[in-house]
Order: sequence, then C-alpha cells, then structure tokens
Amino acid sequence: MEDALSTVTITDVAKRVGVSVATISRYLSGFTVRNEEKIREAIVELNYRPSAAARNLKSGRTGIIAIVVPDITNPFFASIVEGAESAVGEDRMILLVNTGDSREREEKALSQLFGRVDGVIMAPLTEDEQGPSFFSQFGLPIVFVDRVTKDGEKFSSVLTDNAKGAQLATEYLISQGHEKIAMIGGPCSTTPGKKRADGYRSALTRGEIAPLDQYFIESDFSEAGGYAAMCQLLNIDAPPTAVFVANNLMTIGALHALRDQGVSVPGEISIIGFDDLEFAELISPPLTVIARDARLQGSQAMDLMIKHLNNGGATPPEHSMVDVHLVERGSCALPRQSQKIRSNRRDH
Amino acid sequence: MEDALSTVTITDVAKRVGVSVATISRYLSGFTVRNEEKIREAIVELNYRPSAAARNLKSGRTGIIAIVVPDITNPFFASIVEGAESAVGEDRMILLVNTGDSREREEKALSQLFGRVDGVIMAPLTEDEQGPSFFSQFGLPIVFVDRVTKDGEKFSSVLTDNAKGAQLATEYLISQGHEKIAMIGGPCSTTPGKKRADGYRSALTRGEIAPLDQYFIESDFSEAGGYAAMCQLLNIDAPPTAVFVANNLMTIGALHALRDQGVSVPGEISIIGFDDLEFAELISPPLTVIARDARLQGSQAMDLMIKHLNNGGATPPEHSMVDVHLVERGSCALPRQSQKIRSNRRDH
DNA sequence: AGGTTATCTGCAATCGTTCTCAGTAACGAT
DNA sequence: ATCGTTACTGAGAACGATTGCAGATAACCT
Repeated sequence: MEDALSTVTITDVAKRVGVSVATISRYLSGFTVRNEEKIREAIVELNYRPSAAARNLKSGRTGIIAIVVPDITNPFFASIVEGAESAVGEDRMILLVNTGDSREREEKALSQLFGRVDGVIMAPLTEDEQGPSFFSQFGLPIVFVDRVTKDGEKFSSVLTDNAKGAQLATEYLISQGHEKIAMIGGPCSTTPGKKRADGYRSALTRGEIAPLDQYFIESDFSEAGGYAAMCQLLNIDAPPTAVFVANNLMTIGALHALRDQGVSVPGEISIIGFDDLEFAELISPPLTVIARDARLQGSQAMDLMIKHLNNGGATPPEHSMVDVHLVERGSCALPRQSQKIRSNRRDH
Repeated sequence: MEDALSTVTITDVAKRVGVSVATISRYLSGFTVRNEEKIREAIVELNYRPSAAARNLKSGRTGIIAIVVPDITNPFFASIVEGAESAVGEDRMILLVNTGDSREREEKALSQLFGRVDGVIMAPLTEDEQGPSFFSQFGLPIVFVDRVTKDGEKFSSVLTDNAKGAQLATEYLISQGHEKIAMIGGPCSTTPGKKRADGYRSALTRGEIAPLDQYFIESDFSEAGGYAAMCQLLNIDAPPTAVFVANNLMTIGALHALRDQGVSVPGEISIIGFDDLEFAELISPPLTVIARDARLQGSQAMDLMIKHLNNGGATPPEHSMVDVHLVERGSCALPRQSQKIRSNRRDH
C-alpha cells in the first residue's frame, strides 16, 4: 500500500524485513531463507517488482527474442509471429519489429536490437543484406524464417519448399490442359520470389511449354502490385488462360482486378494462389491455393532459437523445410474452348 | 575485426584509444571530444555496440513500449499493431504480447513487463481485470486500445464508437424492412461485446421492434463461434431475415455456416458485419460492413503513450474515440416476401 | 608573459541486481 | 566442552554504462 510511484528496489524490501539484499535476492531465486513469510509480506506491501534492467545487466541475458517481419498485416507473417509466440515458453518474450518493407527501418531496428534481445528471428527484406559479412558481424544469434540472405547457410533457417510449391501449382494447371500459363511473381531479390519463379519455369519446361517473358511479371508481393500485374496480363495480345499468383496479397489484388474488368473465374481464366487464406472458401469461386503451415514455420524457428540459446550458442546451424500442398477448390478449370479459339485467332 | 564473440564494452574502446570511458560515453552522446576520429575507428574495429541493458539501468527507461493484444492473427489487431508501430518513432521499439485469448498468459506477461518496457498499450481480454486496483498498482503507464477495464476511465484510451456502429448496422437493416433481426455478439465481458449489444438493442427499441432473446446470441469473437451461432439461428422456429455479426472473425464463420447449409445471401438472409476485411469485396455477395480505421486506433494509442512518456508521465488521462461508418455492398437486401408470409403464419 | 575564460578530461559514484566468499548459528556426535 | 557438519546470512564486488565535480589543458585577450 506504499506509493506506487517511486521505484521500490530490493534494498527497500531488505530494509523493511531487516535482512540483507542478498537474502531477498536468494529468496527470489528460490533458495530457502529464514524469514520467507515476512519477505513475502514486505514484497506485497511495498509492491516490489524486480528490475528487469538490472537483471539483464548482471546476467547478460534479456529473456527477449526479436522477430523481424516485413509486414505484420500480411496474414502469413501474422501466423508466423503467432507460431513463434506460442513456442516462446514461460521465461521469454517476443519483441516485434515490423519493417514495413522499408530497408531503412530494417537496418535501423537491427542496430538497435543489440543488448535488448538474446536473439533475432528474421524474415529479411531481400537476400543481399548489406554486405555478406553483416550478419556474421552482427553478434546476435539469428534464425531466418521464410527468407534468407546471401550468406544464409551460416545460420539456422526455417524455409518453405517454394520451388516445389510453384511446381505443384504450375503442373496442376498444365494437367488441366492449360498452356498459356502466366505467373505473377514476387521480387526476385527475395528467397520466395526467386524460388517460386524457378519452380514455375522448371514445371513449364518439364511440361514442354516454353516459358514466355510476357507471361512472367515480377511484382512486389503487395495487393496493389497484384492488381497492376493482372491488368497487364489481361492487356497482352494472347492473354493467359491461367495464372499462378505467388502470394496471398497479390492474389487478392489480382482477383480485384478480374472482378473490376468483369473477367470470370475460372470461366475465362484460372487462378491459383500461394498461401491459403482464412476466407479462401468464401470467395466465389473458392480459391485454389498452394498451402503451408505458417504457424509451424514460426514455432520451428522459435524452437531452433531456444535450442541454440539453451546450448550456450554453440549449436551448428540447422536448416528446416516446411512442406507445401495443393488445396483444390474452385478457381481452376479446363481452359475454355472458346478462349482457345479466340486466342488462336489472335495468334495468327 | 576483433572477435565478435566476447562482448566488447566501452572500457575496451577507451583502452584502445587511450582515454577514459567517460570520454567515449560523451562522444557517444554527441558531445565534442578531442579524438573523435580515433574513437570512431576503435568503435568500428572492435565492433563495439553499447549495452542497452546498462543504459536502461542507469537511465531508468528502456525505449520499449509493449503492446498487448488477444490475437495477432485477427486482421483487426494486426492493423492496430501496425498503426502503433508506425507511430512509435525513431528511438523506441515495440514489444508484442499475444495473449492468445488466455487470461493466464495475459497475467503472466503483464507481470513480466515491469522494468522491460516504459509503457503498455493494451487491449484487455475482459473488463473485470483481476480486481479494480490492479492497473492502478501496476506502476507502468497504460493506454487502453479498443477495450478497457472496469476502472478504465483512470487511464488514457482509444476506443471505437461501438454503440453507434451497432446502431448504424441495425438501423440499416430496419430501414430495409427487416423486423426479425438477430445479432451474433461477442462476450459481454468485453467492451466491444457489451457496447455493440447495447447499440443493437437500442436501435431495435427505437425502431419499435422488441428485442427477442432468441435473436441475440452471445458468442466469442472467433470464427468457430460465429459458425456455431449462425447454425443455432438457422435452427430456431422463426429464423431471422437479417443478422448483424459483431466482428470480422465471427462473420467469416457465419458465412461458412450459411454456405454449408446452402442458405443464400442476401436472398434468404441478410448479413452485415463489424470491421471491414481486405477481401470483403471478393466474397459473393460482397460483404456489407461497419468499418473503422484500426490502424488509426493503433497510432493514436501510441501517440497518447509517447505524449505521456515525454511529459514525464504527468499528463491526465485522455479518451479518444474513432468513428465508424457503413460500407454498403451486397450482402443485405429487402426481406423476401415469401419469408414474411411464412413467418407471419408461424407467429399466429 | 600572465591572467582569464572556455573546453575538454578523468575520477568516482551510481543505477538494481546477482554472486562469491567468508562468516555465524544451531545441532548432534564425540 | 569441543569439534564437525549443515544451513543460512551479510558484506561487497561485479555487470556496463552515465554524469557531477573538480582539475587539466588550450585558447584568447591585454
């Protein structure tokens, strides 16, 4: 019932009980001491809370793990964060950094993390992270999630099988008879952007379809980017009959574009997305996607980090890969005969 | 180029340059000192990074603001967090706590925050937060966002005009000629749960429609809850012709239920949700909702917190209210004639 | 050159803990 | 009564930075 304003320290408690600070400290860390009851009382009465700052200084650990993501409003990253949160355990907490797709913010935040956190779980903006030695010099344990940097092999990582996912999507479209298959991709400077493009191309090649430049649009993983890309695809001479869109936000944008242009899905064009959405079934038609467990990616990354930390930072880097699978719903169909004719007409 | 393993302290830098630690410290805080060039070099060569822990201890501030939300995968809270992040400024960071709708986690996290953060922005799980004096005793500045606790007036808050939103929704349905208007609400132990129920009831009363118990279902703001509630509504004798669903996740659940049961929207039943969704337009029919600016709520909460902190914690509590508005799309329509007849028949 | 001022510097205390080390008290065994 | 053992205790040195104070140096003026 004392003043909650001025900070109560361990010394105040010690004085009140009439013992030394060491005793209070020991009591707090679970040793048996003589006046436990009186100490308990004093702590409650004074409303004493140990200073985390002082503990950090003494122990060299903060009990905080940073998680750095480009965009927390992207449901995928939100799930990663949630997964990480769920695995963080009793005695640690999460510091969230949302870089907002800004390189500047990312750099700044990273430099401020030192001494505040015990480790960093990170989805870097791009692969060419400020020089190859940056993270080696960084001095804090790192686990990459979803994306890596150039020298990423040196650190633990939890990735998705992006190439397989893209292949699965493309092969599915091929198996339905599509030939004019476009892709709206992410920035090739990012891991998923690059790998998904690779998977798309290799599936096409394997299906004996020549990848066309005009059918591949490198966009930016944003809704607006997906919208623009889809408009661009609709405007070319022989528009594709199917489009693989490389992430959830761009898929939403692409669907908006199709709706605005009055193009029916899957009647006139088939769409397959990457990353499932909570409401994918509610869209008309229900959206077919390549799905993966984002939450699992987050929790695995956290597990790796905690393992590393608990081993005194002496573990070799581990690389984990989360599987992908096709969720077949209603947004893909056989290419329309009429379309084939129309497009054939245009071709000649 | 020294070892990045062992921690480099300010003392190491001082030794290297041949000055006292005080000088290095002063250099770091922007004072002009004599050997600036040499100091700069030493810092780079040793890869020195000031220890945040030590600074915290000395200064009593951490430069970190906690933000506590029930569920980060809810797009609404993700936007709040993003808004807060965007307003946090250069010299502070965000510590995210995701309570996962668990009271236990919330309590535990709160108790661990002391000394780790300078303030807490919080959307409490329920209004009756562990005794009325808890937050008064808490010892850390608090700003409530979206929700408050019982003694919430004592702290700054950024809320939504929930009652108005619910009224708007209900009046809109009434204006279309609906009389059998149900509501799927959130827990009445939460601010939005309670206020939205109030708004719904008062709009009904004002429209001279008696609120029926069977038309109000208190659910839990989750997708599964929305699903179950909608199923329940469909099963009663005189099912409603319109339903106001009190949050985004429950709306998704309700729509799933309607789809599964083959009920057409808005043909057989009109739906209006609370909180817009990125993809609300893509659903068929496009979803009519009560919308508000979640991002703004987050940034306003952060602004309030920073203002408080910069004033040395001596500001009186401020209460801010974010406006709501109706976004009319396609999920509401006039009640079907056939339904009216059918229900009239049943009533008598 | 001497005196005055303006800058810069180092010493040492401090923040709130933890932890080592030396010590004391209690108790049973001899 | 003495000794050994066990079980707890307190003093004080860290941890790595910041900062008031007083002293040192340089710069400037007459």
